[in-house]
Amino acid sequence: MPPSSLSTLLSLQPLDVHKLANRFAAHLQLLAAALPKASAAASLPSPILLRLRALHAHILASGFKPRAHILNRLVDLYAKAGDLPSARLLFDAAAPADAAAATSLVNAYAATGRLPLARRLFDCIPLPSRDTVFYNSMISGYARAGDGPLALAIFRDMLRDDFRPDDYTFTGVLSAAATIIVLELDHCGQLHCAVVKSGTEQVISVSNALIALYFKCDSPEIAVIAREVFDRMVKRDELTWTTMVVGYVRKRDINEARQVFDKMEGRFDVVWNAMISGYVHCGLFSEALEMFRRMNSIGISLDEFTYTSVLSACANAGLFIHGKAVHAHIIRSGPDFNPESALPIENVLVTLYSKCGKTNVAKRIFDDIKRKDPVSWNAILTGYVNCGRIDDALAIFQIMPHKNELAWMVMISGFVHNGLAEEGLKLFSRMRAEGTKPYDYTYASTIAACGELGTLEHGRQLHAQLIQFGYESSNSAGNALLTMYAKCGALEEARLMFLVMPNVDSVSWNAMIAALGHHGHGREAIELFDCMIGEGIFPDRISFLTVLSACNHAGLVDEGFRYFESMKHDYGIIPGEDHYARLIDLLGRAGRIGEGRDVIKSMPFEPGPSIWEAVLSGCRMHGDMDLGIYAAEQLFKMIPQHDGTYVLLSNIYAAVGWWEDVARVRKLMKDRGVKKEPGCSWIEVANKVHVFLVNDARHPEVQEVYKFLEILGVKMRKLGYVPDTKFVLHDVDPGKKEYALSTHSEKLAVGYGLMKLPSGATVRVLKNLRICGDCHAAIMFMSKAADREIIVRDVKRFHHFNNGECSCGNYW
DNA sequence: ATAGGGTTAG
Repeated sequence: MPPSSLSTLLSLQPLDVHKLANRFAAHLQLLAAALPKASAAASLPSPILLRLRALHAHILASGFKPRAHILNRLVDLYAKAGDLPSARLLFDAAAPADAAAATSLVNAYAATGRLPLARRLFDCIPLPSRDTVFYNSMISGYARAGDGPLALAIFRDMLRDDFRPDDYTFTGVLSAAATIIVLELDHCGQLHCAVVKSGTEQVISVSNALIALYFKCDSPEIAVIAREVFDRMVKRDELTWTTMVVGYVRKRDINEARQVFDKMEGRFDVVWNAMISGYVHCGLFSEALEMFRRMNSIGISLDEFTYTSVLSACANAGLFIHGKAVHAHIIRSGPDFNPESALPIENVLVTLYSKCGKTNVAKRIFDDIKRKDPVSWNAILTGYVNCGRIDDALAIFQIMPHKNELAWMVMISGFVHNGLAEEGLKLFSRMRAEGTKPYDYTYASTIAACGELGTLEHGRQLHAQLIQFGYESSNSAGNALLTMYAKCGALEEARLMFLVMPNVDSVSWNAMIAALGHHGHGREAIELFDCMIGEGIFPDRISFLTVLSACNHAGLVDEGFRYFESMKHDYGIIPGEDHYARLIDLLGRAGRIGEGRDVIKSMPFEPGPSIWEAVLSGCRMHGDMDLGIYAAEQLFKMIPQHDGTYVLLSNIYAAVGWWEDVARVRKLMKDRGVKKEPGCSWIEVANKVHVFLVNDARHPEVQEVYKFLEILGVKMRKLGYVPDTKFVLHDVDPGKKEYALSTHSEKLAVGYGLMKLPSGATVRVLKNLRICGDCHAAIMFMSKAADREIIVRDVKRFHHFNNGECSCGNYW
């Protein structure tokens, strides 16, 4: 007897109690059916709640005493309709407590994220009133909230209290277990056993959850086990297939995912979205876009997940025009996303626009996001960091409401990779002080900072910490350590890293080759390069840059030439401007700048700044004035603010004693506002600039240093060190007998301390600096009489030494 | 009365 409408019910006179009870029950049933399936209380249509209240009022007015099942129904409906206070009032009024009503309330609390409230209610219900479903609701509540351990605790309580778990229990328990971060294969196996024993394995939802669980496990053999579960299933639904696709995508096995995808029928939007995001994660952006086109042409509905993945594909593949087209399409077709589901799209748009260099557009989109989440903040932070706008990045970082691990990492690596290594280290300490856990990549950045600063001891401490965190097999951390040790002059430790790293990738090979090159083992470096090729590792453009540098350090000009040719012919890598620049640098250092000229002529493009810089530096070494000045002019045209040009040019002038021209260059710098502190390339003594080069034998002071270096070389070789490069004498003040030398290796510096200059002036190592392997850092040697400020040049900045104090506070 | 899948920041 279906009731026709609420009005007929309300018109009934309260004569027949049974009839009335039936009508009430039927109406409640009708309301329940009208509720949407998902218990998303917030978005429920209020008409249902209004009708419910009207009905309830009528029940009360009729003076009819409803029995327990009607009351429970009401509790359930109020809970589902989002009126939890009413539900709770009714529930509390009824005695004894009813398991079904309690279940409804627990579910409603859990659905609105109020897990503690749900739990308190759960604990209040005495054992005799409980049933399996009651436990199930608490388990699934925790599972949905992502709290695996608490869900499993309830499961254990349930077994202890002698309740039999059913298929719903296991579905909940398995999905709860899947939220546990460090998931052991054993753990999955135990749960699997329990499922088999309970005889619920053939329930589709249980098997689905089991497959998803196995795929979330870190163990390598899981794909096979998940597949076995899948194969044993008698019946599968579309979720089974989807779970398989999603699982393989998780494991980055995109081919297997695709095979499952191709086999399944009735593919709906979720699978397509999973495939697209899978392709994006594997870097196969064109396949991702192809999927997008296909699903579009078949008429699968595009939702916010689709758009998010596709936009991410465009952003990562550099397909900015395509990305903007998709953005335009979203605006045009104007699907009405609620703010919550629009958020990921807006987030990825921030990334898209900052990646294509439109950081200001990205910022505007970011500003327009109403409820920003950590992803939004990190997206704009990363955008600023990547375009080098560190000040803006820092401003964002400081006002961010919730700084998670990633935010710290991005800000730290932003500092380090923009020449602010010390700031990076400081921020790292702050992060640790606040108890935030670093990623392995955070360590990589911080360790790189130590490499830049040459603070070996600090680097070693970080190495120890990193092992405590269990990151010793991380590739990014390992590569960073290798590079850091090499830059700090600890070549043996770098070698050790290379040997013990479980996975050596091309970055590791390149880093090790570079390390050997920097330490003067050019031959060994190119042997290692050949070894890498022998191991079947395909050298990339960075590998060739590295090996060219190694040849450069060791003066292996012909070998360098050979690698350059081999890169083009054997590996089909088109040399970039950077490769040409290294080649020219190599020729220049060997005094073959004329050949460098020919190389420039053979280039398929116009020479850019890096080429002219290499030419200029080659000319400085060997005093080709005309070409050097021409190169400097080109550089001035291209990048007038580039301080290095001025230094190099003035070095050329100084090499031939044209002090007026040196002064002219300095004045030019001042006029053009070039910010460069007068460093060790020149020092004013009695208003006169003196810059000498070791190669320039015309000056008697230089001759003396030459002799010194010769003797030093012999001594060093006896000690087992190999002086690898030409020494550049930065500064000689004949009056005061002060000498500043730049060299490559920390160990060489130790050797220097043992020496006396031929003239009798003593040389003292004020500080055994750990210098950077890029060989730009300088070690200062000076006579005991020296008392004025000394400036040591570092890779990225200058350090001022005065009265034994260094401006950065790190070295002394 | 209770359950299972997909998206974004490096």
